[in-house]
Amino acid sequence: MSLASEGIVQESGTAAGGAGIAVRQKLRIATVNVNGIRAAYKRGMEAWLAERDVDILCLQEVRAPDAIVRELLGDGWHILHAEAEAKGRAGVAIASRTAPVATRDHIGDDYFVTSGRWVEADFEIPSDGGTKTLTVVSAYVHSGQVDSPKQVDKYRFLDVMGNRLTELKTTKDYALVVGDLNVGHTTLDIKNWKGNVKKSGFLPEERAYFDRFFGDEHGWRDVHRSLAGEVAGPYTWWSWRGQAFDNDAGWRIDYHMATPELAAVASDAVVDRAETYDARFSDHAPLVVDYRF
Amino acid sequence: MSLASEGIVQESGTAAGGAGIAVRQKLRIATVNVNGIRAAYKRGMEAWLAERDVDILCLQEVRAPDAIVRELLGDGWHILHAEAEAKGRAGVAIASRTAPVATRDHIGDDYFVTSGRWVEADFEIPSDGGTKTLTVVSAYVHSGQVDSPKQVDKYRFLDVMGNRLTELKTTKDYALVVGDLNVGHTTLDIKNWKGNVKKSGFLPEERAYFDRFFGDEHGWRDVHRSLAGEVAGPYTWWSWRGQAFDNDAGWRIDYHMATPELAAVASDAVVDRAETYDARFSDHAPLVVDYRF
DNA sequence: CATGGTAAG
DNA sequence: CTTATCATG
Repeated sequence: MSLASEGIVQESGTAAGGAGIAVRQKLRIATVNVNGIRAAYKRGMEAWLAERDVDILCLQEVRAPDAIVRELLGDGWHILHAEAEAKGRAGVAIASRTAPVATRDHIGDDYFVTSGRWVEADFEIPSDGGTKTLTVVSAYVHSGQVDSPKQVDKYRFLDVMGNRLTELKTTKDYALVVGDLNVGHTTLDIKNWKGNVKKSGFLPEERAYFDRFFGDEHGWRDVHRSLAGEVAGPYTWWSWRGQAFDNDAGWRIDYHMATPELAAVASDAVVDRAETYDARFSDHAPLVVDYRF
Repeated sequence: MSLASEGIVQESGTAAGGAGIAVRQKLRIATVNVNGIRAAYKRGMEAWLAERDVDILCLQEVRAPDAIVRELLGDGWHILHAEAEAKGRAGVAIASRTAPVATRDHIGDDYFVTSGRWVEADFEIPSDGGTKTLTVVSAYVHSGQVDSPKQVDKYRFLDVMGNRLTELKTTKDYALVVGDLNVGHTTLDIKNWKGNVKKSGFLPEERAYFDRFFGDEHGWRDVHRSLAGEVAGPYTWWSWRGQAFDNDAGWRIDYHMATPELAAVASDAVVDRAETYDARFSDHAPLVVDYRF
């Protein structure tokens, strides 16, 4: 079934909102690195989700078998879950209130097939009487470590991701890549950026990928930055260590990357920093954006 | 320094207790498998120890590096600690208020040298103007599993232990072997013994070792059983699973094994089943006995 | 400083 | 069902 047929919220263009005069429909898309969905549920993720009325939920670091993910999320979701081959590691998912019309569970030809770091789901969006395709990706880039094989894998993944970004942008009506990309793009994205210029996550070579992704070469849009403006933060990840969270000594490494046509209909980007919710259920905060078609 | 010179509790034989007329001294010896001393301290072991006024504390399954054991127990103890070679595994210790005059950290020639399952400490006991030697052993027998190499190791350990029991009994004035011996001797020692006759811990072949240890062949005494009488229990271990503790579905696998001369001065054997204390800090309960010289 | 898997109990 | 360690984040 398509989004159009399964009850996407219809908003009216006027106050009265007469029946059938639907003008725009809102699609709320959230991404969050849950750092183990079992731990996240123990810490109150369910309450957050119940309150937030999300249409498409993108998860990273699920770190649980598929059966457990389905049991925890409960009924009412179409769940696409790419587990990592290594048990308890990585794992990305897209849970949607309506069924995707197509799905893909990896990028690249071979190396990243079982890494649990990339899933794609295509949704049908009603448009002027017809439909358009929205591709949503839940991505989890390697965390990296300077002078280690992890860093080599990270660059290799970013290379393959760049290729896929080009394909998505040229073949899909709307495309959105969300997730934990494990790189801060600019000095606005890390509270203590000066102390991290030689650390994986803020290396010049890593940041250059994002210059290309968000620059003329690829032409994607950084939705959260566009809506938040050129200010420091808001961050999406804080170390568990010390008082990083209380001091807001964070990193913005979770993104909504949208093609321009999609970015144009984005609004209300919010980092759910768990002050309005009961608990901090992960070291990452959810990043929630509404798209109106 | 010997016990005699470091302030063992002197008890008087009469109500008045005139100075210098010390008749008997009490030595309180406790054994407990702590199942990780760090976890035990988090669960309230310190409160138990503070309340119990123990002179010699024998520990099994310490499962922590020596520095941590010393930090947790704090000042005022002489600590003898045999770590296992494998980190976080086994480990036995004897903590005493007075210093031992000699110590040994294993049994056998080679195989069990780094297993962290046997420590011996010799203490001097004043006796008729002179001194006698009390050897205290903290022992941790393998837990075993039928048809596995663990069971082979368990029998091998019990064999070597039997040899050492003979040596101790013939060479020491008083000898006491305490600890988690991981075998229930008789049907009184396991609540559900019928369901466990084929399980490691209550195998006929294992029980036969204890028939010999406590029979004419070795001639040791089961202090706790002697004082408790021929009744079911009291048990010293309960599985964490289910309601085993609440239902008192336990095993008596922790012992005070004493040479006859020592057993003759034993009194007040108590299993600290954690109803009188704040918390159950281990799956084993401490077994505390007073010896009066 | 947290996650889950693991071996061991 | 709990322990500590491990690799990973």
